[in-house]
Amino acid sequence: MATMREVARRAGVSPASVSRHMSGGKVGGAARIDAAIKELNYRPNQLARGLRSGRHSCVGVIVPDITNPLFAELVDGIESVFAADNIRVLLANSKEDPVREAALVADLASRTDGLILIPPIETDPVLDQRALVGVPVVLVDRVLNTGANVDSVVVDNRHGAQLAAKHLISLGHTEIAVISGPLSSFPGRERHEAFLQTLSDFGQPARPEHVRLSDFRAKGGNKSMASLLDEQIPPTAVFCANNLMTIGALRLLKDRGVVIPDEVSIVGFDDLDLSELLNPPLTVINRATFTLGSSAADLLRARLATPDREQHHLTLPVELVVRGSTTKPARKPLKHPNRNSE
Amino acid sequence: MATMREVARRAGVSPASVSRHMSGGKVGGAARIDAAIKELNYRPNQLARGLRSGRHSCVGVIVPDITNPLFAELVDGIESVFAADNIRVLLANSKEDPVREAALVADLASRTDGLILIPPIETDPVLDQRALVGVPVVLVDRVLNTGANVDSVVVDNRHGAQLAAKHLISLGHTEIAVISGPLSSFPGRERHEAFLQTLSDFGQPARPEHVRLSDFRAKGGNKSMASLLDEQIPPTAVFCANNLMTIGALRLLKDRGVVIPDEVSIVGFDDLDLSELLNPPLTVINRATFTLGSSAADLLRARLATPDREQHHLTLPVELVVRGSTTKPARKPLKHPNRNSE
DNA sequence: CATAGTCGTGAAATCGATTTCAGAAATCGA
DNA sequence: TCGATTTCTGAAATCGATTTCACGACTATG
Repeated sequence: MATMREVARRAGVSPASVSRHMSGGKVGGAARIDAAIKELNYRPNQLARGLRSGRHSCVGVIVPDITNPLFAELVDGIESVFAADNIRVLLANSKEDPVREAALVADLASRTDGLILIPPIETDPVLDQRALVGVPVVLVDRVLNTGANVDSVVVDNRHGAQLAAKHLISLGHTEIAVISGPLSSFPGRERHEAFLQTLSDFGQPARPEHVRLSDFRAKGGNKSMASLLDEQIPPTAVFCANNLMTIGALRLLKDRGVVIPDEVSIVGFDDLDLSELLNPPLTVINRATFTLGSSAADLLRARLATPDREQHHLTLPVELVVRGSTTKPARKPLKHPNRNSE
Repeated sequence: MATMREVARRAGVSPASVSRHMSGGKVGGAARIDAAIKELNYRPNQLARGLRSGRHSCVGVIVPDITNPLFAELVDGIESVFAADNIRVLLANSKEDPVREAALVADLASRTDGLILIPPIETDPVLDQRALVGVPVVLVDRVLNTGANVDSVVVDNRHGAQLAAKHLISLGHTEIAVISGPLSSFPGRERHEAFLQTLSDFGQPARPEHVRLSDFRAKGGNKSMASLLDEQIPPTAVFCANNLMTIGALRLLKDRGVVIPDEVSIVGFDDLDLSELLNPPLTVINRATFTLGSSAADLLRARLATPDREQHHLTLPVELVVRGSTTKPARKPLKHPNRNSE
């Protein structure tokens, strides 16, 4: 690869002039420099440029699993924002492993100008010293109050869970179950608490045997749904707290030949890729995932421009999208001895 | 951020010793150096390291659209391979625009040690001088004979199309349609030609009005399927040459209330994310997408190790996955005047 | 016409880690 | 014990672009 020195020699100027010309300054032999650049097919070495200027022109993005369409769209949103600035995205995959994630954070911190992190489901609190890494960090789906230069973007998990609960109640369901994610995760906890709280608020606290704490994975959703169906009083409606568990649950229902929504209504959190092609199409709590990514990118961009700006924590709205997987319960509500509502 | 110089001073040795220690050499004050590194939270500056060593420890990956699950899985395969070497992936999105892709190639070429490219659908042949970029390139889904250091990985498109055609013929279909991608793209051309060829080989050349040249996008698949249904003799089976067009076609069929496979059988090329949850589950030509990515990564890795090795061109197998979207035709085959087969 | 101010220029310092080089110290064999 | 080899060490050169600095040339103004 040609270096700037060679370009300079060929154009009969100093390397400094070439540098100046390339960054928009006025220079005498501009035409000759351009010619030399073209002839030598010169491309500035980004390593050298970055070393001197102290900027990598790269941001790191760590996702738990890029094959999850949710994270793919998120990355798309992030990439779109930075593409405009000619800042590239370094993508890494934590594979849901907090230890691996910590190693990646350390590594990317010395290769990038800032990080956007989607923490794995099981986040090790000991590792939560991301503030120490020395580069700006934006967290998605998780807030962290410590650390001066850690911003965050989350969605309104509580409101989403509330919408789901209200929707099922308003349809007349009384046997409502929930498949929650791990309470150690921020979205898991928020959705779980808000859903149960809303049921209680409407005088229909969930039966303990209708509450499943699972793992935000398809297999977990599958098992949880199986065990719910096997309950003495199976639920007439189920809220699945994330997309993967919804998929798992749907698989089980299909395998067992359970008809949705006639036998059981389903509300998912986060839309599925082909949601509308499913039979029936799925009722979900939806969020603007692309916007979630672009918002995170905007926060990071702003902090790169103003490193000592104050911490920002964004909460994006969610909405209920009613499709075909929810309807009125077929069974009549049972009067159950240990239910004292109504 | 602490520099190596500071670590050296604190440990009472020279920077050279710190460098040697960190790359596994034997050094006197090893313990003191380790202590200093920990105390200062020292992380080597990758820009400086790369500048000196001439290696970026980064590879660039350009995909047309990361939200396409196919490409997400591909990226996953690539990332997995390089993660083992502590080489990171710089991800960029061409958004199906050849001009944008060319700009990205030029940019990434000076930030990475090598590129893996998934060319956009409409590839501008003028831009096909990727060999000039000066870094090793691996092409996915496309071969390029020029250029010394350009390897490639493709899947057996012709065999896949052949499998699809044979499957439909063996079910007894005689009115078989195809929705192909643009012939300017490599997979579009291969699948199109092989599908039609196979129909001919079995004495059932496709009616001209049953052949659609579309764009590999959902909208195109949608329109093509609409116009096929509107034909005087609608097909009893349709082969959709990629995942997005299949989605578009399925949407249309759902909108029009056409029952699959009773009224029309569908074979897709490339599996959909929730294929098995659809009703009916989709019959597809499937490929090992993760392997496609990891193979591309392996090729690049090998070339990075041996820059002047000979060009390699891999072709990966595909398989027919029969699910519920194909069955025998309901209608009897029409004897049609301009059909001379049988 | 003289002086202040602007502008363009190239030499050289700089960013931070690696690596070469030459010298010092330690180890070895005879 | 001495010379020869190996091992360790730090000073300095290096990677390639940017930026500071000082200087000369030019323009503008009174």
